[in-house]
Amino acid sequence: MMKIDPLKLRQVSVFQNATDEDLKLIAGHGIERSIEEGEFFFFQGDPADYLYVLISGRAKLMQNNPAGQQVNLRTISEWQMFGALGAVREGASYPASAQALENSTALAIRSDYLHELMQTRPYLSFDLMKLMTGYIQEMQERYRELATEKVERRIARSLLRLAAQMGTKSEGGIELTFTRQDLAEMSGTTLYTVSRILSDWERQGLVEAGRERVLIRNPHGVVSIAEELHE
Amino acid sequence: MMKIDPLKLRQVSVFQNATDEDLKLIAGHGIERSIEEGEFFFFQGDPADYLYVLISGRAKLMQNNPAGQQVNLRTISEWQMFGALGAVREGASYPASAQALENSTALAIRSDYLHELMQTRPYLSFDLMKLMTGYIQEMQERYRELATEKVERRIARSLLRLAAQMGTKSEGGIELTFTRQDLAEMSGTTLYTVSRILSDWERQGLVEAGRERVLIRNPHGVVSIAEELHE
DNA sequence: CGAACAATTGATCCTCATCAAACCTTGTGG
DNA sequence: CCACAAGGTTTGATGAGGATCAATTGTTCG
Repeated sequence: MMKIDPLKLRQVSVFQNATDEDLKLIAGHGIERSIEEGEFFFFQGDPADYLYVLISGRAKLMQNNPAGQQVNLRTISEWQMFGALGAVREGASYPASAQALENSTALAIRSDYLHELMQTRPYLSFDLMKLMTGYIQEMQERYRELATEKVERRIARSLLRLAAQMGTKSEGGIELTFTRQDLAEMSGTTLYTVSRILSDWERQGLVEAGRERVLIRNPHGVVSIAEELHE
Repeated sequence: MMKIDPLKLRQVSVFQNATDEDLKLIAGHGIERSIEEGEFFFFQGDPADYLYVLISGRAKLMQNNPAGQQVNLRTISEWQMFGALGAVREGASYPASAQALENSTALAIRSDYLHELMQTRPYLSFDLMKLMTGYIQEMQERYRELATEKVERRIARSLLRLAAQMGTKSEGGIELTFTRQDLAEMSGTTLYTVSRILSDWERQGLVEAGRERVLIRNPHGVVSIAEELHE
């Protein structure tokens, strides 16, 4: 196990204002955990004793209902923090599960340790709060979308959110990697509907679809589906 | 305009750990705003210069999409804080609108003033964070519900949430006050569907419905609709 | 009493979920 | 290197769950 460079933690939005010493402290107290594709960092309902910073790989946060159906809350890419709720509410349990989408490594930090740090470092609470307000806003928006918009538009939005978060620009467009099922869980629909709509878009030349892969050929066109009042 | 008793602010969850002096400071810097039923404290998109504490009345936080359809994010009752986002992100605008459901009074506090207070009073950031994690969890749950559960169950949940938040116990059950439209916006459906389902429940003796009013006769029965795997 | 607003109920339609079957792609092991 | 297995994807057929529209019936209040 190779220790990560503490200063790299500055890329984590919550740590952007931390001193070098703090970063070293945090890195020093962290434990690296590597897991394979498909495995879980934690499950919904587990006691939230650790929070994580993804160092390499990709993961998703998801929630499932009693019947087992699931929804994707967000996708986690490198240097993003997840599972931070425990640092604020002691004794809480994770409200969602975190599953690796590829072989991944994360730095696990004890929730109570960060909790303790926050007592004397106001900037930490503050930056964590900024992150949280962002999540609240995003969830509120997605909630509204789900309640009021039709599927096609929701899929377009999910696609754009993904593109902004983890798309890689190649010639020809923006490249994304995920299954129809993933996209369905992000948009609150089924993989069948996603497949049909992507096929549609492909016929219109908006995207190019493949196995676990979508190339957005015409981002502007997708945006217009996502935003337009559209008749 | 009568000034409120500063010590009453202790009922606000974010202020629960504040000193008496702090409460006086906060109350002293606040402005009381009274508005009538149907009016707005603020609109989605306005600059978030103030945060509010509802002193009397009832209000709702709602968001609307470009086409004008709206969803209810939450209902606000006395001594709850709302519009607090601006204290964290400077220059932000409200992501939702706040409308009074009855004639209401709120204490308006400048966002940057609370922002300043938080710099030197860690407990404030901390308690605000607790509030936020609560919202995040609630929104995540509601999002999942909307994505995976059927209408009837969602309506049952909304009803129970309302009951917990603002129901008044009377003999015969729990009394609630709102329109079908309100409940529809809370559950992500239409007033027609809410009406039909309430009628159903009334036939089964679960509730008693009236104009802008529902009496939950058999809370347990409603819970079983909300929770049960139900065939 | 009448106007305004809330609620009910029926009829109809449309969007999507669901089910089923076949197809494609990728990786594995003989 | 081919064959096969496993998992992802596509597409069609069908149907259910609600949205929408329209008309009527309460209810409240000035």
